[in-house]
Amino acid sequence: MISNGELNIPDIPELSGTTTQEYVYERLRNAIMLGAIEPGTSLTMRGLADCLGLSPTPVREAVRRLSSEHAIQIKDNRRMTVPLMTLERFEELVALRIAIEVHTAKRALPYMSDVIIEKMTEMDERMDGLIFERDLDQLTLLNQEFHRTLYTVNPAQASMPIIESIWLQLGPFQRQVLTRVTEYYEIDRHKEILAALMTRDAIALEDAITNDISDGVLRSGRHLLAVTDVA
Amino acid sequence: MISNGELNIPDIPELSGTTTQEYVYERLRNAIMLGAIEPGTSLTMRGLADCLGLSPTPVREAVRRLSSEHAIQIKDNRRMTVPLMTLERFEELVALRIAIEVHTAKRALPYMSDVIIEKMTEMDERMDGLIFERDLDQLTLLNQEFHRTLYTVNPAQASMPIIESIWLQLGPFQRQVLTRVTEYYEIDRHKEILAALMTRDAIALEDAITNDISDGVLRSGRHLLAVTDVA
DNA sequence: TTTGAAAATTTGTGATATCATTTGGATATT
DNA sequence: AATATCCAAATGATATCACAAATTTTCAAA
Repeated sequence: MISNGELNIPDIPELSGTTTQEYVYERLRNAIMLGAIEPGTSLTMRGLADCLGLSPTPVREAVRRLSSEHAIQIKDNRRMTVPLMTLERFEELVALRIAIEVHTAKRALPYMSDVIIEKMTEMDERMDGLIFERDLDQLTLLNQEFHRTLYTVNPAQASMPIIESIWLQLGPFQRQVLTRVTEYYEIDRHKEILAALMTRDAIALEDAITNDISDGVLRSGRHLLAVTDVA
Repeated sequence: MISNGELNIPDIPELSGTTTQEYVYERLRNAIMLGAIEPGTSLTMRGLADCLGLSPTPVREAVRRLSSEHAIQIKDNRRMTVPLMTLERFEELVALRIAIEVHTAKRALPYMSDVIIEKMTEMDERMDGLIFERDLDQLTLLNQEFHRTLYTVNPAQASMPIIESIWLQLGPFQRQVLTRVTEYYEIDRHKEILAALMTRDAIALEDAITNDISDGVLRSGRHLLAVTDVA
């Protein structure tokens, strides 16, 4: 009798010491980010609850949080979906990503240390390996980790949650791009970012971040959206 | 037996056709934004539910959403509060506000029309009246309406929810500033914003927005935080 | 008066029950 | 065959219930 029979939500390690609601939130968030829930699919509270083997209560709270972050769209009445991407929304989100991430990177620069640069360099090398193996899930997560490490060296920073929220909105679509476009990670802008960090060069950092985001998603995303109307 | 006996949450018109959860969300949000809930006060789910005459369920969902937006802080165990402001967090939030609002204003500029400018001019005049009457609540709301009108002329814009979230985080503290600082709205930067819009001058708009936010909160906020440690 | 431990109360969380609304399909009508 | 209508099943929303964890209160000992 379960309606969402074909729904496949990847399991994640159950974080001990937290609530069920938190676990559902993380798991759904992960599923959306990695594109495991096809945008446009109808979701129901009870369907999700059945699918996860839980009561509707914690599911409802998690879904509400995700809809607050625009990761799930609650239609006029009843039904919910992961929102489809449009060309206009895509352009806005990417431009916003650039604006906020450049701003945050610049504010992080004074707190940058050689230890952190070393850590980020290691991540970049690990990513080269993942590109070779074409492990898209791990690549996405490590790419985020790379950026997150940079932005959070500023201990008072307040923009990380906002950046995460934009990543989440771009996530499902970006995943569709990744699976369709092969030459995606050809140009490695992370090396440019690292170089700018080493020389503590704010202007170069701004360019590197902008290029990283533009080359990474923007071009391929535009192309995909130009061909298929919505994706 | 009600614990939060002294809690005073201003009523708002009950939006018909929506859920109880949505009503609680809007009402708590409004209370936080207008500083009706003193930052640092302990809140409980059941206390709020009793206070509003509702069951804990819809209150829980509303509070969860607000905590997702960092308007309510859920402590390690049990208790919740509206977070206190620190100088560092304040500087970060204001800088972020400037970055995002300047970005959004620039993206709105191509969609600007004389009709909208006329509407914003009217708002500005109404604000002059409110300054004279010292009606801080209405002034805050109308000031937000003024900015919101500007940013949302871009129909595809994706940053408004983020801006609202930052306003919400600054709201309780800004209210404390307003009640302590008298000469607050002395310099009217809105006229500058309107002038920049009329001439479609992106550079002037950037300056005007930056000055509006800086003069508005930044200076007074810094002063208050420099005197009292936390507020 | 201060301190500390145990009991009593309060609280957060999640499951269940209930009710109005909506959906989806079966049947009837054109 | 296409369309309209009605009814059963499913769904969302909220209140209530149950339980464990944590807090507060009580009260005796120092």
